[in-house]
Formats: sequence, structure tokens, C-alpha cells
Amino acid sequence: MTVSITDVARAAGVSASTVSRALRGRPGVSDEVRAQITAVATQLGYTASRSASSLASGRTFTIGVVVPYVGRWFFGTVLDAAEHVFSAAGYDVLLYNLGSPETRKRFFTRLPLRKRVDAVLSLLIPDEEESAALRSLGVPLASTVGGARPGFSVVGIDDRAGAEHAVRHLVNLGHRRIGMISGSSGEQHWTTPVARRQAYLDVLSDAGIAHDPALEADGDYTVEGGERAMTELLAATRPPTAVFAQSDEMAMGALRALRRHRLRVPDDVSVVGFDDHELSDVLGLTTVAQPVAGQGAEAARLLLRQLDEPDGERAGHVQMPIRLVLRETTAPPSPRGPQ
Amino acid sequence: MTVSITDVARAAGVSASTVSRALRGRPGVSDEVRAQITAVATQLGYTASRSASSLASGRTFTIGVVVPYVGRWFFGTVLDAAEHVFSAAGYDVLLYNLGSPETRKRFFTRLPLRKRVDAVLSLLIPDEEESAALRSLGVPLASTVGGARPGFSVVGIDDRAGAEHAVRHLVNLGHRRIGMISGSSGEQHWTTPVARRQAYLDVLSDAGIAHDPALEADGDYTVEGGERAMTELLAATRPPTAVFAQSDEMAMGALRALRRHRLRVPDDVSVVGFDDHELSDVLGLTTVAQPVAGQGAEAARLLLRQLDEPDGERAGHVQMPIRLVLRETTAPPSPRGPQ
DNA sequence: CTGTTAGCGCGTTCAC
DNA sequence: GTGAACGCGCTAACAG
Repeated sequence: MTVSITDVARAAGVSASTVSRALRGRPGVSDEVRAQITAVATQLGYTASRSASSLASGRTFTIGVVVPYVGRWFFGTVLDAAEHVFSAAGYDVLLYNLGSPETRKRFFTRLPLRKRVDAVLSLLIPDEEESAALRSLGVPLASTVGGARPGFSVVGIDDRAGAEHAVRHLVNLGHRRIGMISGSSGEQHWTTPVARRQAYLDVLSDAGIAHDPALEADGDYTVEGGERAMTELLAATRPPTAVFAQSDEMAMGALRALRRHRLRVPDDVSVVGFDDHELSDVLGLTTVAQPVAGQGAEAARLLLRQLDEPDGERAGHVQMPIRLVLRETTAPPSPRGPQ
Repeated sequence: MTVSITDVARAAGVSASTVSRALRGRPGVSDEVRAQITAVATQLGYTASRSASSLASGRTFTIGVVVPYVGRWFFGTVLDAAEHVFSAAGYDVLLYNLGSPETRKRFFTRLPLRKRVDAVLSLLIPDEEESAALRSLGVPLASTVGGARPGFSVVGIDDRAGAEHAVRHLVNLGHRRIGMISGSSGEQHWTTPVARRQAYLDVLSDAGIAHDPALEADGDYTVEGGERAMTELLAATRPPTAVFAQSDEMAMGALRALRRHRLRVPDDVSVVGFDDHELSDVLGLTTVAQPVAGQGAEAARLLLRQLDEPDGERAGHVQMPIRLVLRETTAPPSPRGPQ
């Protein structure tokens, strides 16, 4: 049925170990024998069983990747880039999509990764307990979200600086009533919204603008949430003339809400997002760009490096560059204000 | 170091085989012994090695999923839904992202899936040779794209009917010069663009509208491609008053091109897309909606069913429903035409 | 340079 | 109901 190493060995007139050595490019095999074995193997369509070889060697040549929502642009893009790096290095990717709390819980208690992967890349922020579970796997760990964590190599951006760019841009345009759509819900140990909010508060304070809690709303990191949040902000006694959305998807929701309220962007209200989503350009959205694919690729490279040199440093923190991308959703406030 | 089945056996005072039976819920173990073993196992944090168990049993409890671009909304959404179905059934997902021709070629020649998966879900259209390679794995196969193929269960939509809806909508609005942005490049054995184009031609013909080759352009299934294609169409001697884009992403590119040309949508030009991308609503894009996540989930279910009853029918073809979603990018042609 | 001998950790007969 | 023996397909250590 399925051809095994002994089939190849028999056909080539050598022992199984020689076949193993030959096919994996290990030394100790004469060139002619190796060539002959290679020929026989391809002719027979032989591929070593990963189960058997990892059982024997302890190495799986597989990387576990943990994601909250593969369907979302950000995570899909990070995953795409990381997968390319892994597969180019000969590693397979075992994907775990942990959107719901139940699947997430089950994953971390049963830990199906145990004995199955050589390393783990997490695109979600594990809490203390979950981090400990991952560390217990005894393999290199990396993450593309959140702050530095013991045992993890983390690739990220300076959330604070990014948000400062965005809000300062609005201040410089002359806005004084600046709202924010945050994305705090969901993850508990998610430092990103906190850092971006702090930056918002700081820039306002620096500009001598009093903070108005009525100008903050939660957008849940989704388009719909952003729309709801914007609608909320517009219901304030004195609505904002500009809004900083902590993600482009929420900013897009805000744009929709504004259109439904017959408000013009940027004439009546300015909007700035965060991410530089692939469609932000289409919408003309001013935003803070971050290298999303770049972060996935870099995290993958960090893991591969740790796999190559197990004695190297186990963790690190890489900051990727960000930049403000000016497009068409921001402008000075209208002299007569919104409405 | 890592706890094995014999560790559990010793700690529970039984043999390894009893532990194996107990933990997998097989009959032949007294309830009390089973309970005790379960307790010991969880206390020790034992998880059976997948490598060892699949080597012994032949089952891997892993599904291979082959995707062209995980980062694209369509594929990410299909994958997300499929993964949920698989993981709920206790299967892991091995992901292969085959965007570039080289990785694709390498994948199909080396076939790293061999002996590693119990089934394969393909989100790309394999050509004859690639199909044969997948069939040689000897496991159930499914696909969410393209037409019926021997050996595969296919879940899809009626591309022809969908495109007819879209184009007929434009005709009914009174348009006579209707352009099309197709997405033919890339995949060779990709029947989708062909079917959608045929529908376009048929509807025009039915309406007594002569086909003008200058009104067709290739958009490569991307936003940028759509923008280029629209720009091309606008350069025609007599540009279209309406455009059918074979995907929402190309339609979005078209919208951008139109905005750059200072043309109003739908006043000057109407646009209809295909897919109902998550952001189409934000853009107010009229489009043909298809159940993207639904197709992924359904294909996954088909595979699981084949895994459960190996003697059942090996292949099938499921058609999912489509519907035209009317939004704000289509309207009757302006009396004075575009420009 | 090559073949032989042992396991890797589990599932699966068979006995008991 | 339970345990002992064997083998899944491969790699690693040891001979030669």
C-alpha cells in the first residue's frame, strides 16, 4: 500500500539506516549510493512518515500557531507571512483558531500541542495561566501581540507612539473636541488599548484640552462596534469634530455611521484609524500604518533562529516601525462645527 | 521530563494497555479503574503523543488544508469556519499556504501531507496532475472552489446564476453599455471566471445588447487590479455606464478609480460586485452575496462524514444559495451619460 | 562508509 | 476486566 523505508531499502539493496541517512543528507554515505537511493525513492514515491520520524527523533518539524480569528485581516495577514517563512524552512504549520472562550479554554487545558510541535507562535495574548501552559511545552515561544512576556520573543510596535501620532495630527489640524473609539473588550491581558488610550489622554493634556469621558466609546475592534461607538459619540451633548479609532475596522464603522447621519468626512468630522488595513486606501482613510505582514515574518524568523541555536537567548522584544499615513478623512474643523 | 503512558500506568498501578483503553473510552475497563486512571492522568498532565498514537493506529486526527492566500478575506473566512468544525470534532488542522508557484509546485511534488493527515480540504483548484497527487494520498478530499472533480466532494455556488443576477440587475436599471472586470489570471483550471463571463455574455445577448470587447478588462481578483481595469474601461471611446466586477475586491478598486476620475457612483457609473465582502456594506456596494463561511463549514462537515462512514459515497457536489444584495452603488444611467 | 541493534510511545491483538 | 507481547516506521548508537 503505502511505501515505507524498508521498501526503498530493499529496492535499492541497502539497509534502512542507509536510506535514512542518504535521504536526509547526513554524512556517511557515498555519493553513488546516495544518488541511487534518491532515484529509487522518488521512483517509488517515498516520503518519510512524519509520525515515525518524530517519534524516533523527537523533532516534529511542525510549528504551532495560535490565532484568535484567522478570518480577520490583521491575523490572516500575520499568519500568511509567518507561514511563508516557516514553510520555506521546511516546517509545517499546525493552526489553532481560538475565537470562542470555550475552544480557547479547551485548548489550554488539553494542550494538543504537547509533543506535537517544535515551537509555538501566538497571535493572541495569553494570560498568566495560559503563558505558563505554553511554557510547559518546553519549546521556543513567540508572539506578535502585546508587551514583553517571560519566555516569549515578542515582535510588536510602539502602540503609544502610534496613537500619539494620530491624536497629535488631529490637534495640529485645530481640533479641540477629539473623540476616541477604543477596543478594550475581549482580551483581558490586552495592553494595546490601554497604551493607545494613555497616549490619547497625554496628547490632549499636553495640548491643554480637558478630557471629556463622553467622547470615549468602545468599538470592540469590529466594523459594527465602530459604527455603534460613533453613533454613541454623535449623541453627546457636544459631539466631537474629530475621532481617533484604535483600529481601521472600527474607523470604517465610524465612517458608515457618519454617512448614515448625513455628516461629511472630513468636512464635518475627521477620522483617523490605526493599522493601515488593505482597504483603508480604498476608503481614503488617514491612519497609522504598521507592518503587519512584517511582524509575522519577523516573529517566525526569531523562532527559527531559536530552533537553530538552542543555546541562544530565549526571548527578546523587537519593535517594528510605524508611520502616519495622511489620506482624505482628516482636515481642519469646520468653522461652524458639526451638524 | 515529558510524561508518557507508562508513567500514568505505574502511578495508577495498572498496565499501559489499560490506561490506553480507559483514556480513549474503549470498553473493557471497570468504571472505578477508569475513573482512577483519568484522575491520575489529568493530575500528571498527561497527553498521548500524537506521533506515537498515529504511528500505532494509522489515524492522525489531523486534516490538511490547502489555501492559496490565507490573508485574503475570502480564504481566511472559509478557513476560519472550517477550522471550527474540525476542532470541534477533535481534529487538528495542518495549514499549507501555497501562494507562489514555487511553493505550490514543491508542495505537490513532495506532498508533505503523505502519511500525515486523515483528509484534505482544498481551497484552491488543483489541476489534473495536482488532483491525482491528492488522490494518491488515499484519504477523503473536499474542495470549496471550482466545479465537480472526480474524488472530491465539492461545495460551491452557482456562479453562472449569481453573475446573471448581477448583470440582469444592471440591464433592468436601463443600462446598455455594461462593462465587466474579470479575474481570469492566476489559476489555470479556474472555472469561476469563465462561468461568470458566460453569464455576462448571455444576459447581454438576451437583452439584445451587442458585446463590446473594449468593455472587458482583467482585474486579477485584487483591489489594485480592479482599479487598473476600471481605468482601462474609462479610457474606452465610449466608456460604460455600469460595471460588473467579478469580485468585491475588484469592485472596490473600481470605486477608487472612479473617485480618482471624479466620477460619481452611482450617478455617473453603477458598480456591482460579487462575494459580499465584510466591508462591502461599509462601502454601500451592491453585490451578489454568497455564504463564504457556510461553504467552509459545509465542506468540513462533508469530510468528517466521510471519515465517520468510510463506505459512504466518496464525493458529492453541494450548491449553496446566493442572492443579490441591493445597496448604493447601482442606479439607472444618467440621461446625459458618464463624464 | 555501511549494516545491526535498540528503542521512540502508543494501539492492538492475544492470553489469562 | 486486565496484562503481556508485538509492531507501527523511523532514527540513533554501536559495530564492523
